[in-house]
Amino acid sequence: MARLPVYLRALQALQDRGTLTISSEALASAAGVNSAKLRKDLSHLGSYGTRGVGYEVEYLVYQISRELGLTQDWAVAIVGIGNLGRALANYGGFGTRGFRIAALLDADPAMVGQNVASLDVRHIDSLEEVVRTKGVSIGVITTPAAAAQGVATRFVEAGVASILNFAPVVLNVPDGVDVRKVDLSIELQILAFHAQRRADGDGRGAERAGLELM
Amino acid sequence: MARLPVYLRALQALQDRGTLTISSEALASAAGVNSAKLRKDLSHLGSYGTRGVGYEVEYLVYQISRELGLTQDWAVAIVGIGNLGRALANYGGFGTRGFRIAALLDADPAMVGQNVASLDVRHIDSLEEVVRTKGVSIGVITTPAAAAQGVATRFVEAGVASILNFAPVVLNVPDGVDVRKVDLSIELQILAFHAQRRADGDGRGAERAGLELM
DNA sequence: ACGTGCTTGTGAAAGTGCGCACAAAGTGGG
DNA sequence: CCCACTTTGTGCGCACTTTCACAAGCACGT
Repeated sequence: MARLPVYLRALQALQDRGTLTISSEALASAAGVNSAKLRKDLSHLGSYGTRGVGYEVEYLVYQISRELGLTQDWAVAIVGIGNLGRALANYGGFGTRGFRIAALLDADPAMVGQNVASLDVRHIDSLEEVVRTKGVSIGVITTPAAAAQGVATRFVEAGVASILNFAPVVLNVPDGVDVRKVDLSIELQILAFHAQRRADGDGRGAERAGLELM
Repeated sequence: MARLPVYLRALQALQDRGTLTISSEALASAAGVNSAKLRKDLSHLGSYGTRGVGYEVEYLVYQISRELGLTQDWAVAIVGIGNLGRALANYGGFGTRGFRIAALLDADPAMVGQNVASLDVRHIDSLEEVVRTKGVSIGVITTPAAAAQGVATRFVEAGVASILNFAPVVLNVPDGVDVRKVDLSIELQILAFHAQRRADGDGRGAERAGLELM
């Protein structure tokens, strides 16, 4: 399920606060979901809560981490060391959660050899070698749109079956390869869409309010 | 619909290539969706295709832009000028799509006054004033998790009803306020989850293959 | 030992989204 | 003018998700 990471984060926050046990109701509210949904999700992964009490926070953290595969560590390669690539490389939140930035790659010769986040940027041509020697299993693409498909194909051919794509294009990959897309412009556009609907709705709302008075 | 921005991008790429008209089948494949779904989405916004021909690219671009509210421009404020905030401020892709970065805010006095992406970073205390004077209607939060809720509340009280949150917390906001969340760790965790299932599945797949032979 | 009060786990209902498949509609050739 | 071909718009069934509601189970006080 795509909701497990959200639960995990809420649980870790609770753990930091010293909470030992939590009810589905409270956890659901912290994670922003319905409590029945949360219980079904947890029961689905064979979890054990205690009726009348709730779930033991520590045990649940461990179970979810295991289910998500966070007990092993994953080597990540970032291709495209522009603003966003650099920001990701410097973001500390990954290391503590089982993800290790193993390599930074870029096509620009001027960028190659620079030291970013304690790693030397290497040239894109060594992608295959880096994937092999560092055991990379997750690829992150932060290149311009035009370069993204080529990088994705090389990742796939090198054996990387999990790709996180920040470039604004739809990647074409074979079955069995998992691509997730994060597109900042699209997020803003969706917000704008709802904002406009809200604005339109206000107008219509006033009319409706008027009608309701009759 | 959350898919309109994807269609729009595919259409703009087609427009750049000089394509005048396109069938639902071709556009659907470019956007990575089913053609019936695409037609239903487009018909839902009252769009006009021509049977036997397809859709006129330019007209469709205009219609979708209008529906998304991209014909007006939206002032965006970014709070939290760390790695990610800086990367977003410097990302050029927004301006061309109706979004204008109107202000950068940070709580760190050492950061205030610095020039980032041709804007002076201002102190978070002037949030309300900035929202008012610059007409900010979309807020972007790239602060640490602990600060995010406070910033969100101030945005809402200042009248900003659209928030894009990069901090790894669930924001609590009143009804009517629209929050979208982008969480990079969660994306990686979901990839890891599928990668692990793939790995487990390979093992089980072999066993199943064995059973199927009996 | 027993009843009371919570909380989990889950069956069943309601809701949502997706995609097939086909009728309606337009184009172009003869 | 008519016919064959292409492509849109959409009714319908299917599968999946979400939510409600409640029985089963556990802890704790008496």
